[in-house]
Amino acid sequence: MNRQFDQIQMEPAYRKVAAAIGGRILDRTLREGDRLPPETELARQFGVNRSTVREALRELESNGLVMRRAGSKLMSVTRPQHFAIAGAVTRGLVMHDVTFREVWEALTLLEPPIAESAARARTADDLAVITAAAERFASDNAATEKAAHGSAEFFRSVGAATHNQVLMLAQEPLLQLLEPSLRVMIDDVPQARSRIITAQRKVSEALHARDTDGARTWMAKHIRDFRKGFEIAGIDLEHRIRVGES
Amino acid sequence: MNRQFDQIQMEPAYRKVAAAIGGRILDRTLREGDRLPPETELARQFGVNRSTVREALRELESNGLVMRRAGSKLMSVTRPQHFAIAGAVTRGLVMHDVTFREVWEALTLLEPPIAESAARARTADDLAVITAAAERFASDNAATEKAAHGSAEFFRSVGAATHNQVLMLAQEPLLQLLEPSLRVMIDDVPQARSRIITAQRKVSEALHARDTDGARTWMAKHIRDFRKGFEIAGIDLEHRIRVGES
DNA sequence: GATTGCCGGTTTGTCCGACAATCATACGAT
DNA sequence: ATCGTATGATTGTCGGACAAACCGGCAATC
Repeated sequence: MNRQFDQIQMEPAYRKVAAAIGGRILDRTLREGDRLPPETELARQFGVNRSTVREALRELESNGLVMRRAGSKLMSVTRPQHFAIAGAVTRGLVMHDVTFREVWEALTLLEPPIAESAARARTADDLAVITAAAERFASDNAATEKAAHGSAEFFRSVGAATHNQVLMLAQEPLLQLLEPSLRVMIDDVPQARSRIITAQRKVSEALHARDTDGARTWMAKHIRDFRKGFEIAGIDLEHRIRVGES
Repeated sequence: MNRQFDQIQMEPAYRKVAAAIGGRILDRTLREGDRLPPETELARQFGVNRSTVREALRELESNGLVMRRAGSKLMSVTRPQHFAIAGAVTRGLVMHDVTFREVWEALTLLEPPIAESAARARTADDLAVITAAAERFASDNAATEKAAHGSAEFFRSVGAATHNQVLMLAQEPLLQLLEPSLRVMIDDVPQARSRIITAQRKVSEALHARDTDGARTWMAKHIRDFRKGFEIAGIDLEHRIRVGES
């Protein structure tokens, strides 16, 4: 007799409306690209005020289920973009005081198998994208800003080669969290760039040769290098990651 | 001269307000548990109408950055709950027509290293939770509903033992997507339960002994078993996962 | 023929004012 | 000390309003 009654909770109308529309999107009654009726019409159909509909739309919008296509007024149904979803995850992790160590450890676990899987599933097109990303990093000696981004892009291109959306999406928040610390590291550790270039080349070659073992081990080495770089740069691994306003 | 001008984009006021409040939360000016001022006060401070503030609040709310504590009117700042964040990811993946195969493959890559890491990092408390989850699954021969949930709970408890929030959060969407198919599988494959029980026990024992290899390999076996189960149950691995309205 | 200017109808973004229901709190009665 | 009540604050929802932006079509112009 711990608790006799369940807590009774009222759901405000705006959430019911959001759930109703969201449900239709999830079950594909509303398909991607379909345009939602105007707000006044929705208000009429649901029998609520337009303000209520608008609150519901904001909820759907920030869930990425609907968005306004550029230069159009009507909301249209969209599949949430990977980047946006991962952004929410990233925010969540930041709020939970995630540390560099946790991110690095997750990369250690996740990236080598991803590389291995990519070695199996990659197509010629994937390979082109991957090598292009590696070459861009190698040739672009410009701002560290760009270098950090370029490194993350390499991981993304490898992830894409797995043709597995779940993996790509699992990987994305890690990359978003990695980038800021990478900026500091690349700046403070002179040999970082060349080591990254080497690792990227080795991984690319392994993927080219469909060498699963090579891809996995070089990727593992690549990630281990990051840690060394962090230590050399004097970045405290237990430090909480902050976000630098994007 | 591909494009001379960047697209100029207007940001509506409700999004600016949301960004302003959200920024304060992310940079910890507003801490968890802090209560937001009432809507009228926010409207006054930002110089906008209360309706506009409300739309902004809906956005923050569905991002999990603020919520109303039970039986309170004022919004308070919260860290997004893992389950909620993962829910958004799950929705996103469903919208992207993710297949059973992709989920299973991701589990294959992710779970064994998680088990290995758990074998290293687990505390006595973690172990208690894990074995409790395993025992609950073994003794609870009730509805398949519960069994599927119990299996997912086992993975969660192992994930928690890594003490790595990034891993837990990466794992969560997989479990949410796994559950529905697990329900079907456990129903249709008679030997599924006993095989799951065995695998859970073996993994638990390995974690107990801090046997990293054992934990990894048994977890890998556990996941491979799922695939066999799916095949026996005649579940098409390439089938898109749908969500059964929660 | 293609571009430009203009027009009316829609739709959104934002505002204002309003009210019932709920919550917080203090105060007084038992 | 517990309970009921009054009072004020706050939210959820409503109705109505208006400017700005978008859409489609049509006429005028080069």
